[in-house]
Amino acid sequence: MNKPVQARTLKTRAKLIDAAKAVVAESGYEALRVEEVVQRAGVAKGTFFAHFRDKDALMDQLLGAQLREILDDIAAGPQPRTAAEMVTALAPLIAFATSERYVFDVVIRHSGAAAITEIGPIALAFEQQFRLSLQWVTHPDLPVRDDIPPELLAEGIGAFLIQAISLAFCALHSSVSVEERLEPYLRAWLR
Amino acid sequence: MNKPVQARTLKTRAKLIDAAKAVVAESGYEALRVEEVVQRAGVAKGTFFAHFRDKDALMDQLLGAQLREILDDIAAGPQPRTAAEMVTALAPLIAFATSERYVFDVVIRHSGAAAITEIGPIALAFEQQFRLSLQWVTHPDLPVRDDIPPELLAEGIGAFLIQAISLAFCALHSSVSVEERLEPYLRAWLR
DNA sequence: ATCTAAAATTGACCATGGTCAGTTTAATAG
DNA sequence: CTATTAAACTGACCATGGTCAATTTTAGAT
Repeated sequence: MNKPVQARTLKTRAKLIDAAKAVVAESGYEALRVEEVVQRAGVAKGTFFAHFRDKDALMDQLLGAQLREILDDIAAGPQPRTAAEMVTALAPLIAFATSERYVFDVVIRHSGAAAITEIGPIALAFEQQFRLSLQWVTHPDLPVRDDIPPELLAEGIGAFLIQAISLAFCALHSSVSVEERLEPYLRAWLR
Repeated sequence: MNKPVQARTLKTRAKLIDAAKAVVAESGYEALRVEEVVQRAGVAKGTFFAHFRDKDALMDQLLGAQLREILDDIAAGPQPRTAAEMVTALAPLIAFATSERYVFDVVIRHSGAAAITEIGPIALAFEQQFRLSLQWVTHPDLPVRDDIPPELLAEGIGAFLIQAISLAFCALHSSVSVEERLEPYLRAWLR
């Protein structure tokens, strides 16, 4: 039933991930080149693609892990009691998602799982974000409208978050910060 | 002040666009190859990139034109009087945006203008969609909440539209159609 | 220890988007 | 008509993601 995975495999995979993280730390996500990663990891190019379906799959791992960390931090923080506090709590997530245009593109591309059997880290992070929003919205300290199911409310928060972030990359709407844009959305949505 | 654009230029550009449209008609957007386009247009590869910054810029033109047509059609239709009617009116837009995963990706990537001086067709289509929503929302036949500015209401419609479409590509949420998902969002948002 | 099959790895090779120095064509001046 | 200059065009070349038949390594059986 289980696949017999060799220790060698895990080691190679770790070398690739470590090399990739080093490249990202030095030059950012967009500048990452597969060739650079495999050279640092000391493996052949083909090995990379034996471990990751494509370059995007590596990005899924890297970005998903980062998102997970950020969300864990947010979840460990206090329960927001207003829309404004919710925006403040989400600030680290917004900062990361807007740090590079490329990051946002990749995140969007992986936000939905392509298939049930292969839910990637980024898709999981979106689920985590949804659950966190759901938790916030059902907490008594945050007064919200009660005429719609909390699940819908939580999904809406996600929709406005994406909207606010994507407008950050738009020259037409760059006069206000993402946070300033998100807050009125959430206030109106949560009523 | 004006740039002296030669008739030859327009002709070459038209040949490229026509060739691209033919390829898309035959095989879809994702299958489009620059090499194929230039061969059909009878020009060299370099010429393509003298006319379009990159392949994405061509896609911006093609998809933007298509979106504009669809939005013009929708605008020519009747004023929706309920959230359900609004979803019905938006159906052609949804159908196009979900026709290919690649289409959605490109549209998202161009949804915001990268710079004030170069607002592409897709960004314009988003503006058009916003204005149409604004028109709908300020029409007396559609009863909506009046505690928030109509501009915010219109932007929210856009946010939920994107959310519903992006969930269409998500295996985790594929049990319901985009329209079925969008309607409760809009009902709740418009109150 | 040796054999064997499966897993892991390799690197030459391919596909495709994108670049640019050099060439051709068109517009304008004299 | 010819010279001059700027615009348009060309295609060889590059950059980079991705493939795959061949090779090496590992785990397990005898």
